[in-house]
Amino acid sequence: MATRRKVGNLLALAVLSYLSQRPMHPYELGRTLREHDDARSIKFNHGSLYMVFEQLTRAGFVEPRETTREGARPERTVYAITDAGRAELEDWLRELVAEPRHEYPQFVAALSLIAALPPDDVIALLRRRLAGLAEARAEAQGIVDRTLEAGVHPLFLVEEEYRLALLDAEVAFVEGFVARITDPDDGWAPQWAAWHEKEDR
Amino acid sequence: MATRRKVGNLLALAVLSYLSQRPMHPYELGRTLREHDDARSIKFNHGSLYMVFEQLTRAGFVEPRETTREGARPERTVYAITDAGRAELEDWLRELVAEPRHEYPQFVAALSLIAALPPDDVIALLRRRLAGLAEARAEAQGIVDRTLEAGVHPLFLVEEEYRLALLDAEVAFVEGFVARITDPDDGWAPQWAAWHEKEDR
DNA sequence: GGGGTCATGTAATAGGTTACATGATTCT
DNA sequence: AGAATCATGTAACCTATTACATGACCCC
Repeated sequence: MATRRKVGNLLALAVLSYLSQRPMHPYELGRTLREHDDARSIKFNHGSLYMVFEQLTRAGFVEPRETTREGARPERTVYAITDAGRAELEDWLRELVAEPRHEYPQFVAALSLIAALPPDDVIALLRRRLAGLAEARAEAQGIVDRTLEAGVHPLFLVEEEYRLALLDAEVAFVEGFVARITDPDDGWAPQWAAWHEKEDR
Repeated sequence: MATRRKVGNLLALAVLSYLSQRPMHPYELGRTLREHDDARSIKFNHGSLYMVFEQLTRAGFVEPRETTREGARPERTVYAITDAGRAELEDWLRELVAEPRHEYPQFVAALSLIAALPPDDVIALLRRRLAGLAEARAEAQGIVDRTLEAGVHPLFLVEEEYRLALLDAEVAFVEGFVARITDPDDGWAPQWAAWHEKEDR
C-alpha cells in the first residue's frame, strides 16, 4: 500500500504539484498551502514538510537548487521538481482519481462497536453529532461562498463540494438511524436495551 | 489530537471492546476480529496488534493475566480489561459518536489538485472510478445481505449501511461532476483545456 | 525596549509497518 | 516426506509528530 509509491504521504503530492509551477523552499510552500486552504484537504504539519522534501529528494522527484541566506536568517534551500517528479505527480493523481480506496473513517469504527452503548445514550449522542455536522456543513458552505464571490472558478472548489455532499449524506444516514432506533412500532431500542441489562449483570 | 487519548490507534478501541466481553490473548483477538469482518472498519495489522496491547498495558487499560504454553508453541499471554479500560472504552466511543472529526480521504486530496490534469483525461478517469465504486458497493451490499440472511440483527450492520450511503453519495457527486465538465452549453472543459495549453508551453 | 509572532530549520521521540523466526499441523 | 499454512511472537526499520532553537520584525 505505502510500498507501491516510494513516497506515500499525500503531503508529497501537494508538494510536487506546487513545485511543478515554480521552485520553492519548504517554508514558503507550507505558507502557500495554508493560504490556499489546501490544509483542509491534505494533512499538513510543519515538521512533516521537511521530512517529505527529504524523502522526495532521496526518491529523485525533486532536487535542491540553491541555498540562499538573507541576513542572519536560517538558510533557505530552494527545491525544483525533476522530470521523474512530474511523471510521479501525474501517475499518482490519475490513480487517486480513478481508483477508489478502502479507507477507515473514525465514525465507521464507532458504528461497528456502537452496540456496546445503551440505546438511549446513543440517541442523545447522535443528536449531538447532527449539531456538529451542521456546523461543519456551514463552515464548508461559507468557504465555497466566499471563494466564489472572490471570482475563483468553481473547479477549484470541487473538493469542498464533495465534502458537502458527504456531509449531507451523513446527516441523512444519522437521521435515518435515529428513526430506526426510536420507531414506536418496531424500533430497535427495546431489544437493544434488553441485551444491555443482561450484559451489565 | 492523538495526545488527548493515551492510546490513539483505533485498533485499541476494538481491543478494549472485545476484552470487555472476555479476556483473550492478542493472536486470538486478531483472529476473532477478522472473522467478524471488523477489519473492514478498523485498520488491522498483525504487527500493530502487539504494539497496541503493550500501549494499553502501559496506560493501565488492560493487564496481563496468565501466560500459558501449549506444547512447544510460543507462550501466549492472556490479557484482561481493567476498570480504567472500561471507562476509557465508553468515553472514547461516546466521543467518536457525538463529535464529527475532520478527516482526509484520499479522493479529497486528489480533487483539490485535479486541475493539474487535462479535462478529457479526468472524464475518463472519473468513469473508471464510477466502475470501481459500483464494485465496492456490490461488495458491501453482498456482506449486508449475507449477514442478514444468517439471522444477525441489522444493528450490527450499521457501519456497512453507512458505507453504502457514502458510496451512493459519492457516485452521485462524481456523476454530477462529469456532467458539469461535459455540459454542451456551459461545461468547464473548454476553459479548463485552455489553461492547460498555456501551462504546457 | 520587552513581549509576541514570523521565519526557518533540526533533533528527539513515539508510532506503525514489514520482515524475520520457528515449531505445529495439515495437505498432497 | 516435503510444501504450505497456522499459530505466535520479536525485531528492525521507516514515518510522522512534538519539542526545541534562534534571530528578525513589529506592536504598544
